[in-house]
Amino acid sequence: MNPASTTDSPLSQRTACPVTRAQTIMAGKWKIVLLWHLSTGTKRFHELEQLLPGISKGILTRQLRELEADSMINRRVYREIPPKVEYSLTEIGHSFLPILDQMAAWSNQHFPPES
Amino acid sequence: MNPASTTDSPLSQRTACPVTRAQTIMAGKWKIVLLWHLSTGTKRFHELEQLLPGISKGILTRQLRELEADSMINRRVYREIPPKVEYSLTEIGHSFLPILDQMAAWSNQHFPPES
DNA sequence: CTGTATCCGTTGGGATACTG
DNA sequence: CAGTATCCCAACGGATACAG
Repeated sequence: MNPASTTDSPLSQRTACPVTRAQTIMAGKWKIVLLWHLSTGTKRFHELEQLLPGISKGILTRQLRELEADSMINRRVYREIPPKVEYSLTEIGHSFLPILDQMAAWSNQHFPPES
Repeated sequence: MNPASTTDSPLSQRTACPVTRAQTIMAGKWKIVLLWHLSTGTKRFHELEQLLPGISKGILTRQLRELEADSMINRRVYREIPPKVEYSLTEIGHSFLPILDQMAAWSNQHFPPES
């Protein structure tokens, strides 16, 4: 319905600050855990839905679309009946995983789970 | 005015996921840039206010209080007239800076500022 | 100088019904 | 199966007036 922008790319949210650009990409309630699950391989829509208990279809779709717009994941559509859609990490998505690892290490060091 | 919780610590937002714990701490429109400015040394309230053009006092106060509750910054109050308050990074806050560096490097590599 | 109190508009997640 | 469309609500940032 948008006149000249069918794909609102969050990449347009580029700020001057590179850290903020990265933070914006992973902002969103389910994005980090989505990247985490996709790091182990390609997943279908309903697989992700089951891996994220409590998420609604609409939200899952939005988060996936935003990650796709940010070049973090691939969305491959098989035009079959019934439909089949597979999601996987892009190369950029994979390159982001070390950051998640470092964040996890930092959290566990300074804010241990079971203090 | 709160019955039993004058300090709402975002640390209570500890989720099972360590990455999400870290992400929650830096979530907030001005927190990253606040940490960045404090990385160069102690700053007073009005200094930070000037370094962050467009922020309102209320928001600046909230973001600083949340970072303090997350043990990322220290708040030192000098009981003088006029008042003087200094903010500085804690050790935990300092230990977070390498993550910001890695995020900046990743952003600049994959989403360069002037493509 | 360093806040607090209040209100307001926007954004984002959630729930549900419906569709190709 | 994999969405879309719609409405709702809570959380957050922002602006302003006031206070210690």
